Amino acid sequence: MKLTPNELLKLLSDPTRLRSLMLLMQEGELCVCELTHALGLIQPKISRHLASLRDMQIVIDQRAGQWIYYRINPRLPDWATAILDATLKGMKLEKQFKDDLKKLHNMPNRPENQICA
Amino acid sequence: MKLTPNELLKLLSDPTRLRSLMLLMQEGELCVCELTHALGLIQPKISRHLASLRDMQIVIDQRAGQWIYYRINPRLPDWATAILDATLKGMKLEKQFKDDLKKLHNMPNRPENQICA
DNA sequence: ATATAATATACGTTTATCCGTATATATGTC
DNA sequence: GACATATATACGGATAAACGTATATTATAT
Repeated sequence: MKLTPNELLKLLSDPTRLRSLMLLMQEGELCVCELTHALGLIQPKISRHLASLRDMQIVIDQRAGQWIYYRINPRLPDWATAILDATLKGMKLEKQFKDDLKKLHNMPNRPENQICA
Repeated sequence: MKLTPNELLKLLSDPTRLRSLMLLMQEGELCVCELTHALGLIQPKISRHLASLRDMQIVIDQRAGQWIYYRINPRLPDWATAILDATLKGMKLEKQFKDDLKKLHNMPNRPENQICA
């Protein structure tokens, strides 16, 4: 199962997937409800896009109780990581990305994510 | 007119645009008939996709007689150049990209492109 | 002026993608 | 077991992207 640049770029071309991935890049690990809150979108939409990212092994998931945490697959090919890094650099200039981050950090009742402890 | 990561990634998500851009990255400057030959696609398809890249200022064009040469816009933001560089690294591993390059170099009656001389 | 070659665009159709709603599954709580 | 919460998936409809064909435009050659 080999990832091609075209496949990765196609996944990055949708704004919901892009914003989700960039938050994961920035924050390391997030559950569906955190992404739903940060992006201000409905849950099935987030889940559907995360599923397509998971199917292509761009992200991996891990259950913790009732929550499912997603993060960037740490075993991506170098060129793919380089694309994601460069994309994050560009996204950091965007108002929407800054707003997404703010909304995430201001989220009430945020499930404390101590998985990696 | 500010380019966003989402806009660039959307343009990169189509295989025809991606292959064309990667050949331009590799070769510097190519006319429509060279791209048409290298990719093995019909001319209106190539022209249409180049037009969308030109509209977003990812590429710039320059007429030379009956030919119109395209190249990557040298004034792209740093993050965009970094995305393109990383993508090229990934594409160099793909058989199709190697084949595209071969077909380009084996093209008969290739218009000699001495614009930059 | 006509003919040929390179490129661009317009038009209608097909195809792919995305969406919201409804529902299913899994976990945790009482 | 009954209920609440988090997440996933199925389905049909809407939207957007890409397509092939036909045609227009621009340059070159005779």
